[in-house]
Amino acid sequence: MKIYVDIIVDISHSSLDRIFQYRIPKSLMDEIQVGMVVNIPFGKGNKQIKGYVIGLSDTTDYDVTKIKEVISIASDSVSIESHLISLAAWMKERYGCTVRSALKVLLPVNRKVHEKVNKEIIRLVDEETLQKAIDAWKQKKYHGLYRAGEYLMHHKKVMQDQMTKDIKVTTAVLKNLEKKGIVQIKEQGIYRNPYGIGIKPTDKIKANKEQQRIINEINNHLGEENKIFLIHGITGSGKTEVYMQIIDKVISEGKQAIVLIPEIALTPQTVKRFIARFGHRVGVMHSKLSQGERYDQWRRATEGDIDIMIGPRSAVFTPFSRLGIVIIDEEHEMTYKSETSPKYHAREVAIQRGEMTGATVVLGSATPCLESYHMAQKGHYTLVTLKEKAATSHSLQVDVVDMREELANGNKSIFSQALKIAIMDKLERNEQIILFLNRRGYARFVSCRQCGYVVKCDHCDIPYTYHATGAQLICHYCGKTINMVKKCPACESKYIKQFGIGTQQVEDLTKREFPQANILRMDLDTTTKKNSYDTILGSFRDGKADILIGTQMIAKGHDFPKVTLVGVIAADLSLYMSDFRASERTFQLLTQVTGRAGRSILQGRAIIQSYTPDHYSITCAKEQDYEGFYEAEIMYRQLMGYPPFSNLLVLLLQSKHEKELITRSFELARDIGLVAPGLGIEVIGPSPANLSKINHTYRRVILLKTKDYKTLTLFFNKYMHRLHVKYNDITIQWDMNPLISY
DNA sequence: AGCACGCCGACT
DNA sequence: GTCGGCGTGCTC
Repeated sequence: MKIYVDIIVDISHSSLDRIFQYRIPKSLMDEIQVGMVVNIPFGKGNKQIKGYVIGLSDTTDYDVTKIKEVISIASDSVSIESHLISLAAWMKERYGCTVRSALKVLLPVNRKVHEKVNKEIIRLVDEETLQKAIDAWKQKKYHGLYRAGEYLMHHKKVMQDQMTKDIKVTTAVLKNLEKKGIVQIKEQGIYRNPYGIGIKPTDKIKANKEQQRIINEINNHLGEENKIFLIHGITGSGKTEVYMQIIDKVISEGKQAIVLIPEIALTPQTVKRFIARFGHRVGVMHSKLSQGERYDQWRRATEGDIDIMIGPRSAVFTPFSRLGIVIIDEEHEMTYKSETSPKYHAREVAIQRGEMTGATVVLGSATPCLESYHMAQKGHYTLVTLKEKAATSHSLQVDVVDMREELANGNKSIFSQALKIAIMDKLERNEQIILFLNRRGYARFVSCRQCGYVVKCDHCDIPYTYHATGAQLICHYCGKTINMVKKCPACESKYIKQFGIGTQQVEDLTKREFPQANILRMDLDTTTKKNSYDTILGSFRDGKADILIGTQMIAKGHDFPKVTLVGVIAADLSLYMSDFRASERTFQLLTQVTGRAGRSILQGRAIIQSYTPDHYSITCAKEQDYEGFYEAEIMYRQLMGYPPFSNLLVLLLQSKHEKELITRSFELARDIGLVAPGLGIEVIGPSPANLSKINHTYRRVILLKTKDYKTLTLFFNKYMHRLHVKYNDITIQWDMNPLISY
């Protein structure tokens, strides 16, 4: 029986930013719900204030005699805050986080701290009058008033927090001054708006037929319940224009729009285009904004000063009270899933907000995430397709080079003959080249250079991961371990080894092979410094280098009009990471990176080097055939029971003590195994994590797999919660449907 | 934040 | 004694 409510009080102060519990009166027992706003007595004077219900419980740790009762439900105020708090409650259920951590993301700005900052002290009296008062206070030894008076002699106007900090007076003193009529305490509301300056406004572009068809279709269904669209539009088909014209309609109906983009730094053009079109009605969220700037954006949104918010995943929480649409551009991007707790996915949150508010959700991508496309195939989302290129960009010729043949022909270099010749050719013509190597992830796979065979676990169809310690091959899905093979199990060649080439090595080899070329490298190692990202991109675009070598960082966003050749050094690198999404990632990456060569008025060319040129990720990328890729991949997923045909919950166990961790993780897996199968949950593992040891901390994972997501959350909320109490020197983290492998 | 409590010095 | 100022601690 839930007889207590967990409440966050509506008082703006950080020291009150925690849970208070109240008793539920019998009369409200059936009515009270999470997300509601209630009236409660608070403090010594039992002052009646508002509180947000964030949870219900049957027990309390607090002194029962001191718990007060809820007065009533403040039903009239269905505020945006109450909506966001129900959203936080939903996140708790869905991701197994605490409501408090969800609220922290929802209200990222400590609104409490900032409201205090916004109070301004203004002196009302002249210096002569003040001096007289000061003399009197000095005589009476009123230290606080005296200090404040002296301070105000040379400060006509000052922010409250500044003043209290400077002379160590409490607000009681300031209030006293206000009562005496010496100062006025004024709420301040200055917005720091760092955007929209110096950008020329642009008009609507006339949409082409195909764009217009989609705009009409979506506009006709705006406001319908649970309406989710998936726009599958190839690169350059003008998705942004479609978004903007839909937003036009949304705004004309008095509603508001959220536009999510993977990362501001990668898509500055998109942001600029929105500002140019919608001007000061656009707010921009940005990870590099200061706390204050972030707060201003947040407040502009609550107060209805803006109609559109554009930003990364956290912008999905924009507190619009008349939300009409959420658009997620490049919806397949991994950045939409938070890597820290709460590990929410912005797409899922957007859909949930849509359900709660009736807002339409529009997903857009050239290479939709498999789960999304599957939802569209099943009719849960409405699929619309953009196949025409809007701009005047030329076609792209993609070739695949079989690196096994290169080896057979005696070429042991990382460059195939075809790529070498193409690079030489472009260098002579003074055109630019991008060389791409996806070096992401730490694990390496083991492959035969003669026949292309990749050593995989026979239980999971996942490539083994090479562990240097002890030269072992370990499957990160089930934990099976074998010794490193000495020769290829398929063709008995001794040219079998772990692959682990990085961009740095590519840079060295390129310099050696093409000494005349100017080379830039862009990856995590070269972009740690502030602005180095823009510097590298800028100088490459200005033609200060011939070749840009990089990781997936260079695959997205930017246009390089002079690039006519893209070389993919080893397409297989991302194909055989220990992750069932490897094929999808590879296809997406190849599509994106080869697309960089298709933005020029000159004929573009891409060369993909691969040891497995017949893999559908590579052949479909060559043909630029998403549907073909989808058909092949979805069959594989179904066969193996991977998402979208199942849901996964990863339990990550970490400890400094390896032995303890191993015994405990087996124990835990066994315990779960006693209950889970009865609910249709499969338990896999424990096995060493992909990163099995970081900073002296050992990591193991247990995987729970089930068809129905609800079973997973139900099980989780009932059973898993008690976990951290159980083992004290082991921390347990979990991730619902992770996008990364642990 | 905002309230009560209690200590401190000044003043009737 | 009493009164105002003001630092401190607490709020289910």
